[in-house]
Amino acid sequence: MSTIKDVAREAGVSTATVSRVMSGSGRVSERMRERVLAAADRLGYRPNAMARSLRSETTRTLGLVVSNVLNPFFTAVARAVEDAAHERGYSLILGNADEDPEKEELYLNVLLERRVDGLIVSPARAESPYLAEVVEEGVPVVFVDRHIEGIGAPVVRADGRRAVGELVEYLVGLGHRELAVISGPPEVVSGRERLEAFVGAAQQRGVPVMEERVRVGDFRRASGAVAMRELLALRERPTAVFVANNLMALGALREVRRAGLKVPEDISLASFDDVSWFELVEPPVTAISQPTGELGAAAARMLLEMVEEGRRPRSLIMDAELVVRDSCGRPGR
Amino acid sequence: MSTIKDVAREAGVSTATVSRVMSGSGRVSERMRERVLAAADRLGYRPNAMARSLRSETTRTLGLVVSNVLNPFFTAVARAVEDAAHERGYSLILGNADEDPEKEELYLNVLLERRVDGLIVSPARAESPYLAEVVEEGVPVVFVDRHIEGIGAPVVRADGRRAVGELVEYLVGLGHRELAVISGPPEVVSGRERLEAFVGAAQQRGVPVMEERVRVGDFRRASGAVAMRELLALRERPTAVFVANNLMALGALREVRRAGLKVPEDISLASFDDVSWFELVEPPVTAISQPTGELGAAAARMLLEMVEEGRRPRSLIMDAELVVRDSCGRPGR
DNA sequence: CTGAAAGCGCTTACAG
DNA sequence: CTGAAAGCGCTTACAG
Repeated sequence: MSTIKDVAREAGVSTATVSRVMSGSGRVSERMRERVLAAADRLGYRPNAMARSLRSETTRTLGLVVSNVLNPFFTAVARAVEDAAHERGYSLILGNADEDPEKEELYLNVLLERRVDGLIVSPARAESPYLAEVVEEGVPVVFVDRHIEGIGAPVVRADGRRAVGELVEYLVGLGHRELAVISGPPEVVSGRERLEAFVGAAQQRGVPVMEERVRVGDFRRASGAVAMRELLALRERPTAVFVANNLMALGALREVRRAGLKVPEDISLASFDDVSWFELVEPPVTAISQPTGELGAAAARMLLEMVEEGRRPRSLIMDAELVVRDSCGRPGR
Repeated sequence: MSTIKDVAREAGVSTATVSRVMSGSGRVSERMRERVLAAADRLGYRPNAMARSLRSETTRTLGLVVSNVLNPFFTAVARAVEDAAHERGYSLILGNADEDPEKEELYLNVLLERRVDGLIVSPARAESPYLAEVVEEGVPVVFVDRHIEGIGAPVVRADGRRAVGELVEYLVGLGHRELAVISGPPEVVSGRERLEAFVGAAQQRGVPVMEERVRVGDFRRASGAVAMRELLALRERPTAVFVANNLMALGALREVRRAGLKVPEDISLASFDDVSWFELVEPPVTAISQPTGELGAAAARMLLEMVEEGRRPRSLIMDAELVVRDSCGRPGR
């Protein structure tokens, strides 16, 4: 692989000139430019980004650590972040924490050792001394979807509380009194928020959720299935279940089917996180929809603002929306 | 951010010793080790990966360029590659070409400038002079899912031809004579292969696919919807449609529903690429399933073999499997 | 086992 | 506009 020296020799100029041509910075005569470009082309020169970054102290790279790539919510966010980054000439390194705080820390470390210019994180837990330190050090960080209280980094997320309240109202309106929830981990902000919003709204409307009808999953598919199995085994089976994300809803839906039951005749179900196939399922699934693309794009925009202008933008809380389809009906019994 | 020099000073040793301790290579006395570690810890030292790579000429990083992150097939592959890489101490930079050859080239270039140790690519098109050059230069490359003929890099993929043949047999057995296909781009190997396998098998069984019933999509959702709309508008509507990937199947299924038609009563449908929600749709979708996890893991394994041992492993072709569910029935008319 | 020093491939003041 | 040279933060033969 040829280096800047080879190009300089081939073109009969100094490495400084080659550098100026390649980076497009600094004044270079048209004649030199052409000579350098021709030489670089002849040699198949590809600048070494690491050498460049080492010297210039910037990598034009952003890091994104996502809780779970298999979750379509996060792939959509990642996609949006990537687009926004690309548009501004940044590339994106994606890390998948897989809902595991240790893996998350490992990835953060890898990204930081690579000296990414900034970091977008959707933390696996509600606490992270490591992340706190990183922000403390001055690394530009923005949280997306989930955040950690007490860490001074802006957040971009959808607040689902209003929509969850609306869902509860809708369910109660249909006649449901026996509510259940398959929650995400309470150690995760979004997990706790959705759980509390649901339980709180139910309480407020006079249909408190019995403790045994609150099942805690881990936002992954299998846990949704397990939780649903347990709910179906209850002596007093709930008439409606709220599932806190799309992956768990997939598991739960499967479990209902496996038990030979029907939605919504035997049990109503609604999910947080709308995904494209929800409308194809029979019956189409009622869900709370988040503006995924906007979340990702806003996170990228905010991070670049921090990186390039040294500003600290304000957090951005968007709204989520209840999309009523056919998976909730009147309770049968 | 502190450097190796700061740590050396703090510990009262040379930078060489710090380097040896941090990298775990070379003999260092226990006493030194502890002093260095303590100093590094006190300073919150984080080695600069770029400086390290610049010197050591290895990044312990792999690049993966995928045709479309929004396709669950590829996220599953990416996930498997990442796991395998991680296990061996490598990290992964993911690039999303978005089925666009230009974006693909841009990403390859970014990864190469970052001097990744090797590359896994699922190319957007059947040709790529750029990739040919890269392989020529000696960069370790393995193709996954799709490959480019004439480029001397090993491939890991599932050959769907047998399963597609089986599907045709199954459809013909159900009584279908009016077959249609929503194909991927013929410029993409997997697109062409699936199309040819389907058309060929149909021909062989005496039920040739009429030309107007061959619709070419781009493997993305919207194109599946458009193609299905066209098929449904045909004077002689087909009785069964084979869709060449899951994203287009999603679009096609939606379109059938929007037209107020029922699967399989009005039209039968089968898809390439099994995805988790296919069994939840009404009716559950008959599909051809690929061993996604194995594909990704094998690709990573092979690439590491090339990177670490300088060997050139043989291509690996796995089998795909027809999973019969309920989306194909006897033709009604 | 430990250190002094060269060098990886760039960029960037500093001169001219 | 152009070049010589220093230096980014590491690693790695080479001595001792």
